Amino acid sequence: MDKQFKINAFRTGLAKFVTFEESEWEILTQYLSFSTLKKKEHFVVEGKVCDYIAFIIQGAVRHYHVKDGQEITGYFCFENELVSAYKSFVKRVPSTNFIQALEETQLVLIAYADLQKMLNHPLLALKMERFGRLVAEYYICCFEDRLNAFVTQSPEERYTVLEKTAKDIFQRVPQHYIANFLGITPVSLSRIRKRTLILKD
Amino acid sequence: MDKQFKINAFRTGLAKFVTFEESEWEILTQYLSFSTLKKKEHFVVEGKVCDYIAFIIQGAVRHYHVKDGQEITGYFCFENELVSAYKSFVKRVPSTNFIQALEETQLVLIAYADLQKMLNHPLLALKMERFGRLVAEYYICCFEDRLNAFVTQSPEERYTVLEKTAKDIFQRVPQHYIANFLGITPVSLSRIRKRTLILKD
DNA sequence: TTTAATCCTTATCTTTTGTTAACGTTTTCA
DNA sequence: TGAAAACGTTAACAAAAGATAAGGATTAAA
Repeated sequence: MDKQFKINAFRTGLAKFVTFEESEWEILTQYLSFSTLKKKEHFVVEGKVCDYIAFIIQGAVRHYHVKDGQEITGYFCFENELVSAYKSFVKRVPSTNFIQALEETQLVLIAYADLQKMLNHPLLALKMERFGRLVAEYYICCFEDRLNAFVTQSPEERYTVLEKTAKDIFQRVPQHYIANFLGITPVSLSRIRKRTLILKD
Repeated sequence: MDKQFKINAFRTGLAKFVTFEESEWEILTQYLSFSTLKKKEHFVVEGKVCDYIAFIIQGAVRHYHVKDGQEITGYFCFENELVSAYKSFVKRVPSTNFIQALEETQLVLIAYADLQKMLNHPLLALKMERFGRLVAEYYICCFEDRLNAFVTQSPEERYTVLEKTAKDIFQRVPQHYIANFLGITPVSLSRIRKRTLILKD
């Protein structure tokens, strides 16, 4: 997987937010860097300011907290998605969680400092501000849905919805991570699965 | 409370995102409108596209869903905050929830169509894109915290945190709304309060 | 001011979840 | 390849939450 392939995939992935002119793209690509995470390698660690936002070319990561010595997985990201510890990245404060590769993961990176340069670059500023706005709006919509699920649905309902809308996640992510993601314990998810399986007959 | 007072309060409230030059402000203020919601009046109703984003000069609102004929309150907004059904507003899709005034509420409004005009206005575009980005980033951070609370904390812990960080909300909002906000039933919140009260001795 | 509606608490009972531990299977890696 | 770690299920018990209903207090409205 060569660099040009990654750059092209990145450009395609950004198309749902903004499309860059050739001249703009030439500037932007100068600020990109690349990284490969091995399985279990960390992209973000607790206590450190997150300095990058990344686009996932290939692979998957999980966000997790450590509470009472236990890991609690709060979110997943897969290929063609952006990933960062947003609050840490945006506000320049230490991250409260880890982000770790679930598989070998290919990333295109934009450093915070470089993003600021682009936001101040006369030929790029407007497009980059729009890009940032649209990305943030996109995640607001995702988070709004996820928050609504916690407020209005039971764990079992959240599981059922996930099983319908993103079945493939169960083939790709250990079930006890998914349990945390749904706001419950692995044991409880196992019971819910048994319950709902019987109902399917 | 006259219009000029509201405009000034609005400007002050936006200062944490961007500060507008006089020339910019003159243009922007031409796109503002104003509204007063009586208690229980709706700012957004389910099924309709939300056409406004609003700044709360005075008052309070709640977001709620209707599920099985029951209202479930998911979020509150108070003075000096922005309020909208973001997903509906941004994506131009029907809102899945209601937003209703908890008290008489004074709003400064920006219509979606006018916001687009400003985003395309040569003298305003850059500043407005930035404004939009920073607002969206701000809410991402809020939502991230709230999501983490649902994943990593028990209902009792969420209550305890709220009681420590926003005690005043209990003086202002009916407790059964707060219960929903915490992801539990009013009966359960009442029990948690009793439990934690005893522990305080 | 009287009536109705809203709200919080409490009690009872049911259901669900959390906790801990055991077991067998699969995966990892030394 | 062989030992260790990771994973999912199940069981048993405790703790918490949901559902329903009743009672009393406060608030709103006719």
